[in-house]
Amino acid sequence: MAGGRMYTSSCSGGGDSSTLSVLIQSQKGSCSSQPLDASFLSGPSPSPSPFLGSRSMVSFEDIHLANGSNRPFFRPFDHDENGDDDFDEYFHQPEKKRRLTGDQVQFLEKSFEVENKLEPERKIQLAKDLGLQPRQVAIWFQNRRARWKTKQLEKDYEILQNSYNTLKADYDDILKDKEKLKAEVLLLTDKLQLKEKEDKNTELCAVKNTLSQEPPQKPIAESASEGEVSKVSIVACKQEDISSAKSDIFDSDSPHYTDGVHSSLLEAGDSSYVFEPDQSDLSQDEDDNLSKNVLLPPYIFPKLEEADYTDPPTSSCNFGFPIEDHAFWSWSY
DNA sequence: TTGTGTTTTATTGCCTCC
DNA sequence: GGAGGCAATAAAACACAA
Repeated sequence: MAGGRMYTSSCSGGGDSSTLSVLIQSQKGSCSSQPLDASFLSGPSPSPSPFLGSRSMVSFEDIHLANGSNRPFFRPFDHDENGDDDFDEYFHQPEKKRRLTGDQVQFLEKSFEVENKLEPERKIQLAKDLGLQPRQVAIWFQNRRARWKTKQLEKDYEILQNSYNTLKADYDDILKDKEKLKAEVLLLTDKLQLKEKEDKNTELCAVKNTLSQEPPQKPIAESASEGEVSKVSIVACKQEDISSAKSDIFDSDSPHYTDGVHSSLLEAGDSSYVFEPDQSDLSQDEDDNLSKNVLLPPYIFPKLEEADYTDPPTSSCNFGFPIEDHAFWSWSY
């Protein structure tokens, strides 16, 4: 026996002298261990012969008090019709597990609700009240606690699952919102980009018209030939475009535009600005629009040559968000 | 009636506490 | 070292469909 534990389930002895306990099994039972519970050892046993534990002691007084019936605590008798024959046969059987009656279980359940742990005094009292062995009461509480724990785990699991489902739904909603907002920002970015290009074109045309009406006061490059002047103008326009586009790239931080400008630069044969190639989902239409806007006619623009292309990106295309808000693009759970 | 799955009662071994 | 709790498990009792 582990830990020096002594089990009382198969045999018990003695009786509660305060009641008219009848030691039924003492008449014919046999057992292999000694009675152990002190409360049941206190009284002199009416018979030296041992008896079966689980059905060893039945207080008929208790039974009568509880139900007014002869054998209310023994389920096998609940649906017996043969009376004494079965009763006799029942106690002639080799030891079998027997379920507690409904009344006993109900009593124990009520007791369990009050307190799910069992102090020795309470155990003995319950055993007396129910006509059971204290050990049986202890086992019942033990098993009841195990069942309660299992149920509790199931409840906790259910609560956790509901919580998870709620969170998942929220997450999905937020993800949808995020995608929606992202698409909206891209759309607005496109519009803003187009508007800026259009404005720039208008401005350039106006300046060109002004210049073409006035006689050239000074050549752009005094030593430059006509072909060189043309070349310089191309570079000027290109650089202006690059500057503008570059600014847009930094401002929007969008792969969309990075790709568009990059391809434009490559078309222009200018490799001075090398941007990381990106996987853009830019549509063909958008790409065309961008190309049209970026590739401007080679107007001569002396002032544009002086432009500082290393300027940090302007914040003109931040869409009202601070720069750090661009973390939006990489925002995720 | 029987096979099968579930529930209940009881045992065993291990662990902690006093 | 004994008492008692717990997890794992055995086994009887029970429920129920085929």
